[in-house]
Amino acid sequence: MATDPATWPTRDRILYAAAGLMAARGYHGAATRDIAEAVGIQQPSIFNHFASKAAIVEELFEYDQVIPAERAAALVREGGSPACQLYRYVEWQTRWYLEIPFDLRGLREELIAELGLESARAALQRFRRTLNRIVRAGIEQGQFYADGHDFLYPALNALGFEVVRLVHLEQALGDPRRLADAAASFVLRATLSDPASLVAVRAEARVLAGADGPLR
Amino acid sequence: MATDPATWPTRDRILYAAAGLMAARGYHGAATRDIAEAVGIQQPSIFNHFASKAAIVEELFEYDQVIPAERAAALVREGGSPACQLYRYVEWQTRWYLEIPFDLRGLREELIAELGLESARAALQRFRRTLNRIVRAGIEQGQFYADGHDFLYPALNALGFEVVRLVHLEQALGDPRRLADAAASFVLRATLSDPASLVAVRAEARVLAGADGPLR
DNA sequence: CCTACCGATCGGTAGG
DNA sequence: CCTACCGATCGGTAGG
Repeated sequence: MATDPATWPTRDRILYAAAGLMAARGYHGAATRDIAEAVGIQQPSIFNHFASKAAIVEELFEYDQVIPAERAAALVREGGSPACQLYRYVEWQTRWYLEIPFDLRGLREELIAELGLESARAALQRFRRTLNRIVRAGIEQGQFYADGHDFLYPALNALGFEVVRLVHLEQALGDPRRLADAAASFVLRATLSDPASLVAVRAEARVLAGADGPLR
Repeated sequence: MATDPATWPTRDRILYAAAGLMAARGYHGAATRDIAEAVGIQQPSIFNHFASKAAIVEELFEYDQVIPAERAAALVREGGSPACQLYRYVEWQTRWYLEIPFDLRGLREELIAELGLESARAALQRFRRTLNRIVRAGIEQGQFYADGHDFLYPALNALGFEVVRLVHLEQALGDPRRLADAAASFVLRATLSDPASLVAVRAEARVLAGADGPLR
C-alpha cells in the first residue's frame, strides 16, 4: 500500500476511514455513512466491498491480533532466552504499529465476542498462551522477577496503544528502531530480576535478529 | 454506598448499570433502554435522574479523572522524592480502582472531547501536568531513568485498566495492599535509574503515608 | 416513575 | 458505484 490513502483502492480506503473513525468514536459511534463520506462514496456502496460493518472490523483485527500473534509464536520458535524473546516481541510490535497506516485504537477486545469474530478470538488466545509461556519460562529460569507478570499483558497493550497514539498525533517520533528499543527496554526493566542484564539481553536479541531483520 | 447494587438508590444504580454496559459495548453501544432494563425501570425514567446520557458519563468521569487528578496533586504537595510520589500515586490509584464499584473501562478519553465534558477535560490536563512535573523532577535528580518517561502515562493507564479488569473478573485478588504494591513496584522498576533503590522508595512512602493512610 | 410518542439515524437491501 | 428505500432502534419530550 502506498503512503497516501487518497491513492489507494476503495476497499483499503474504507478500512482506513473505518479505523480512524472507530478510534475516535468507537465501533457503534462510527456510522457507515460517516465512513462512506470520508472515502467519498455513498453509504450503500460500502457493502459492495464488505458484507457488513462487522466484516470491516474483522479485517482490521487481522492487523491488530492475527499477525502479531503469529509473529510472537515465530519469535519463540527462533529460540533465545525468555527475556530475549520478550524483548524481540516488544521491539517488533512497536515497529509494526509504526508501520501500518491504520489507527487500531478503536478495536477493543470486547468487540471480538460481541461480533463473534472467530479468527480474532483464536489469535488472541494464541497470543496470550505464547506470552504466558515466555513469562513462565523466564520466571523458572530466574530471568524474570517472579511477581511482575501480573501486569505484563496490559503493559504490552498500553505500549502498543501509546505508539499508535504518537503516530497519529504526527509527533516527532525519531528513529523507529530507537523507539522500539525504548519500548522493549521499558518492559524488560519492569520484568527482569536483574535489570542490569538488559544490556546482555539486547545483545542477544541483536545476534538472533541479524544485522537488519525484516519486519515481516 | 452499600456493596450490593440492588439496594442502592435508583440514581446510583443507573450509574452502575451504565458503567457496566459501556465497558462492554462502548458509549454508543450502550443504549439508554439497556441501562433502564438493567436497573429495572422504563427508559424515559432515566431522564428524571440525569439530564442526558452524556450527564451520566460526566459523573462517571468524576471517579475516573477528577478524583485521581486531585489525589495526584495532593500527593505532590505532601512532598517526598519524585520516586516516592510516583510510588504513592500508583499505589493509591490501584486501591482506588479496587474500591469503587463502577467498571470504568468504557470511559475512553476521546469521549471527553466528543461530549464536551469540561470538568473531565480540565482534570485530565491537570493530571498530566502533575505527572510530568514528577517525572521531570525525577530525571533532573537522577532518580529516574532519563528515557523511560515516554511510556509512563500509558503504563499507568494500563495498570488502572488491568486492576479494573481483575476486579470485574472477580478473580482472587488477594490483599489490595499487596496488589497496590505490586503495581507501584512494576512502574518503578521500569522507571528508576537504580532499580535496587525500590526498597528505599517503598520505605520512604511508608513513612509519609503513616501506618495506615486512609484512601480518601 | 409511567405510557405514548417524536424526529433522527442506524445497518443493510433492491434494482439498476 | 448510484438512487431509493426499508424496518429497527436511537436519545429525548409531553403529560400525567
